[in-house]
Amino acid sequence: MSSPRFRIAPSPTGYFHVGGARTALFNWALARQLGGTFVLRIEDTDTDRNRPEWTQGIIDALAWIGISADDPHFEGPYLQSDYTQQHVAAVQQLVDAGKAYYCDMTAADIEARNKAEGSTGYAGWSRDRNLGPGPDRVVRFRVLAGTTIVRDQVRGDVEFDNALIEDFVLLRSNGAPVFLLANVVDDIHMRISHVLRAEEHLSNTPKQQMLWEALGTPSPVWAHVPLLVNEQRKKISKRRDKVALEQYRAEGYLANAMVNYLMTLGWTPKGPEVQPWPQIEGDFRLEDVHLSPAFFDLKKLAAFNGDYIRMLSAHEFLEACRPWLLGPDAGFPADRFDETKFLAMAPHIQPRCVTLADAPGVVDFLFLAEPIIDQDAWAKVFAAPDAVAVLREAIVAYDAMVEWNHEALKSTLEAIGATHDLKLGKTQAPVRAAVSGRSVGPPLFEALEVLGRDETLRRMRNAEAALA
RNA sequence: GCCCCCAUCGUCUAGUGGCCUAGGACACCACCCUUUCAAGGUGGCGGCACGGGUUCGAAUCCCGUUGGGGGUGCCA
Repeated sequence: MSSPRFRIAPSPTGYFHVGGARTALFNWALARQLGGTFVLRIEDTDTDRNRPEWTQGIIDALAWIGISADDPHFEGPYLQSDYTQQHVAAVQQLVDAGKAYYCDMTAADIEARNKAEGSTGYAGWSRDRNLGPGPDRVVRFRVLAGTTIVRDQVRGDVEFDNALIEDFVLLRSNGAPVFLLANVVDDIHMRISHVLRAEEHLSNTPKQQMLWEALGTPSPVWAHVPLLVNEQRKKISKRRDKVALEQYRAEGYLANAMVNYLMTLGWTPKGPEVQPWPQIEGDFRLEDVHLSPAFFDLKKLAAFNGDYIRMLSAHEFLEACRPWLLGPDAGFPADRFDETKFLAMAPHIQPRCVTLADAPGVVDFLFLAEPIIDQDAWAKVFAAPDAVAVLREAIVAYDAMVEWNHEALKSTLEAIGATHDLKLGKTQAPVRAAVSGRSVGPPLFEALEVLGRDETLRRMRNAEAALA
């Protein structure tokens, strides 16, 4: 038996959808695990909506989540529009075999006839009229009586009564094949063995299965995975929801976190849900895929992201954050950024970030020429009875310190606090406000060590002067 | 309307007839730790939609109801 061939068939009509990413990941895991192939086919036949530039966007998005076009399991991308001849030929084959026929009824004709007969839908009215090709004529598939059983690897056998499926259009009156047909013909030509896609396609699967059979090929293994839904329990869509993978990337989500989270939607890893991809790839089984829709929960995604950020080494964290650190929204000039200082602070920054975009804001005061004063925090801190006195004494003591390191900075301030009967929590507040302009931030003494004696004292003296 | 799918804490889920007084994770709350804020630790809150069966025994099997979703195009 030849190796399995999977595929995803996105249309280039916008940014790559997280739901599409999840489906791609499921296919990818199986293709790699089983030594099979993952085919990317761009379904670009809707000329009104598709835009060529989105194709590269899809490839980039896939690469981001680890589905690399350089991997030997990857094949494509193919463009559906390159195969129009084959689609048309397949339709002709069906017409020649009497499995499809021409019909000249327009939507208005159909509506009128239904109105007259009190019926709905299209009841195969042109089946036996033996119409040939001609302007404004479509080709419809002749749906045979009986039942069609879709053997789905996730849902089991699903039975459809053919009588309820009307003779659907294969070729539009303008000569263009419809999605259903093109999709099947391409799958056949690309020797796809497993069609794993979202559940929204389940209802149309009997039509596709009939097409596979009519075209003389046994249908593939079907597998319909549950939909991703929003808080309203409707499938997430571009219109209503934040679905662009690229957007999450731009907001500072880690690819590994996104991948891991996506894999928990519709499937459960063995053991802890935070799992490295190789483990997931090895454990993933179609039989274990769930049946009910999953809510795409931003809060849970954020939790995964925080976990993955904390797992990064300092250097990895720096590299991951670089675009935000040196970008226009960093909050400080790029030329004032100092890698060494950032690296030293990294272990203290990581647990304070949900996304990579949070990083600059945690340490911006280290790279700013002057701290930005949060007036409310400042007022509150220096309203405390001994705050100003502590600041003054700290300036003197810090100026006299021999070794400038966080242990010494801490014990020195602790000693000052003791003379005022203050705990360290209270004692550090004025120093933090003076140096960072805020009342919250990363551990103070570590930050002061990194900031350096001169700059620390300069800021403390400035604050003292401002308070005078 | 018709067809199809689905149904365990707010959410993601474990659970495949007795191990379930239903387990975990996120969120939330409390406490601990503590140098602020986080992170971390401990604990708490909270669920088998409903009604019938089947069975010695049902979250687990069957039927129905209800609820939710998807499909039903000369969109993909």
